[in-house]
Amino acid sequence: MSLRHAVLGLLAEFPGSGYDLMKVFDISLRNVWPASQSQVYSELNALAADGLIAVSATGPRGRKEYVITDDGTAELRRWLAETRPARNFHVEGLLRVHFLGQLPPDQAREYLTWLAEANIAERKKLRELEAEIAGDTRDLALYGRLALEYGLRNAAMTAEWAAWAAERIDDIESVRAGRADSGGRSDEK
Amino acid sequence: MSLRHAVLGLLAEFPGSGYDLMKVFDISLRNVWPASQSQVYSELNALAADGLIAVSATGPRGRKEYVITDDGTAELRRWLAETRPARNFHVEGLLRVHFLGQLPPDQAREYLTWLAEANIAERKKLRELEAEIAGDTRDLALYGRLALEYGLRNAAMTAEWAAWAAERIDDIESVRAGRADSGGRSDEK
DNA sequence: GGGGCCATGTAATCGGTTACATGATTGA
DNA sequence: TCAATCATGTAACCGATTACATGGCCCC
Repeated sequence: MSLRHAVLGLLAEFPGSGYDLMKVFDISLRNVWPASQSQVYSELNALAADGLIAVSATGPRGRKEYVITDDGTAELRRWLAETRPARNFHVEGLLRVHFLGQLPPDQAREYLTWLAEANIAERKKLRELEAEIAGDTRDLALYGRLALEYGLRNAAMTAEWAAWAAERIDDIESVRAGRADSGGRSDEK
Repeated sequence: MSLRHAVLGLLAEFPGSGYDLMKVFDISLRNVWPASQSQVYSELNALAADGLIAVSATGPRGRKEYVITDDGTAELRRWLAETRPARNFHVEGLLRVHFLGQLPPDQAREYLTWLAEANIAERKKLRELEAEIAGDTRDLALYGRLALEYGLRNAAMTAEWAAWAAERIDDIESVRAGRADSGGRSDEK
C-alpha cells in the first residue's frame, strides 16, 4: 500500500492537484516509486473517501486541489514510524543470471558487460540530476538527496559486480567442461 | 512475464513437477524471484497449453512431470539473448527516505540505523547460504553463486549507505532550523 | 482560431498474493 | 492408523499498466 503513502507524503509537503502530483512522480520519484496517471487520480479519490485528504480548492478545468488532513498526517507518520519495508523481491536482472548457463559463454559475458555499462550510464545520469537539485533546500530535496546517493552507490556497485561476474564466466565454463555433461547446452548438435 | 521464463529456466535444467519447482523457488530463487504455489501451477498449465513444455510422465497423486520442449528452449534463449531487464522500480525502503522529514530527527535516524542493521543481518544469512552450496557444481548453483555475490555486495553497500545517511540527519536538520520554516513538522504545537 | 498544456476520469487486462479446497501416498 | 508429505487446483482480491475518452483553458 505504498502508493497511498507516497501521495500522502507529497501532500504533506504541499497542497496540489492530481496533475501537480503526477509531475512530482515523474521527476522526483520516478526512480523510486513510479505511478501512472490513472493510479494517482483513483488513489486521490480513495484517500479523500477515507478522510485522509480533502479538497481545499477548485480551479479551472475541474481542477481539485487537495490538502492532507490531520488523520492523513497521523497515518503518514504511523506508516513511517511503525512499519518497516519488505525486502525487495523480483529482481529480473538477477533472475537472468541464474540461467546464463543456457547461453554460449560469449553471450553470457556480453549480458554482464552490458549490465556494467548500463549502470555506468545510470550513474552518469544520476550525477547530472544531483547537480540540478544542488541548490534546492525543500524537505523533499534534502532527504531525496540521501536517496540519490543510494542510487549512485548502487549503480557503482552493480557495475563493478557485473564486470567481476563477466570475468568469472571462464572459470564456470571450465568446471562445466570438466564434466561428463548433461543439461545446459548439452542438447546441441 | 518473468515467472514464465523462470519456470522455463528451471525445466531447462531438470524435468520436474509443480511440487518440485516450488521447492526450488523456495530455496534457490526466493531472494530473486519468489513465486506462490498457485502461480506456479497455473503457469505450468499455460506453458503446456502454449507448447513450451510438455508432460513427460505421470506419477502417484496425479503427479505430472514436465519437460521443456524445443519451442520452450528457443523461447528461453530468445528471452536471455534478445531482451534486457527493466530497471528496478518500487523500492519502498527508498521511498520512505524521501518522507523522513515528517518524523522527528531521532526517529528518522532510528529508521536508517535499523536499515543498516537489517542489511548486516541479511549479509550474514547470505554468507551461511554461500557455505551451504559451496560444493554444488550444477549449472544453477554455478551461476547462482554470481547472483549470491551480488546479494552480498548489495547488503554491504546498503548497510554502509544507511549508516552514512543516519549521520547526515543532523546536517539536514540544521538547514531546516535555519529557515523561517513552513512544512514538515512545522504544524506542531 | 488553434495548438499545447491542464485536468480528470473509465475500462480492460495482467501479474501476484492469500485463502480455500481436496485428496492420495508413505512410512513410523 | 495417523501424521507428514506429496500433489494439484480454484476463487477472490489487489496493485499496477495501458489504452481509451473527454474536454476546458491560455496564449500566440
